[in-house]
Amino acid sequence: MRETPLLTFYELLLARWGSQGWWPADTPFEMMLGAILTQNTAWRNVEYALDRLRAECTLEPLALEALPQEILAECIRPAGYFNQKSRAIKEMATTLKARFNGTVENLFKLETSRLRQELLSWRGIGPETADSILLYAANRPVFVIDAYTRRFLFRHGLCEEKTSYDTLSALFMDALPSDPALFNEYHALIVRLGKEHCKSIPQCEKCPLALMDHIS
DNA sequence: CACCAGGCAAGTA
DNA sequence: TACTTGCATGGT
Repeated sequence: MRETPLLTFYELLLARWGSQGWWPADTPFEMMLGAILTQNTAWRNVEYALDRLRAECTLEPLALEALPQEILAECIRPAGYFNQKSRAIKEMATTLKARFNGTVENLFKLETSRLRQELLSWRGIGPETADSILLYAANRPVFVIDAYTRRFLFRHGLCEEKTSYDTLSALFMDALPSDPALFNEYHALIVRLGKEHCKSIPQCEKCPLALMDHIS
């Protein structure tokens, strides 16, 4: 493991706020739905969408496969981009039915890098959504990079503004023990830190200095 | 009123 | 490969 402050930052964050209880979902499939719905969208709106969808049908692959996309789109409207997201969800359900006997369990029999490739081949699933699913639904040791994480690294001088996704992911993976539970908490803690202390790049009124200055 | 929120795909050069 | 644009709602 390389020498970086990343492990120390994690220990400080965990000591300050404790376990964040991510991901907020009852099943792996529901987690996958949330991962698509929350793309560039506030989590509150995802909760509205999931509640409306739950009122329409059970949150299982075969139930959604059988639900007309127009109905699905109407249910998830509060989460925004509802045409694109309903298409992504429908295709996910169709693929699970056609190639994985309709269960996430069979999908998750794939080895991690194979599973990542598989998810990335699905419409509407890019690097962050794929890695979120790998970590929070399949419990694989993969670090998720999102807008908060980029901000966190940049403000601590650990990356440039345009450093690639895979480079940032490797930064964490090389600096930390390969532990899904640790990656899970760390990412959730970074999001909490970002939500509570900073809103914009590269600086904001609330946190003119590095993010960690607020809790160290 | 403008801006943002746990991104992605498709088009262009 | 590297940029740009469209997608869409609800909160502040």
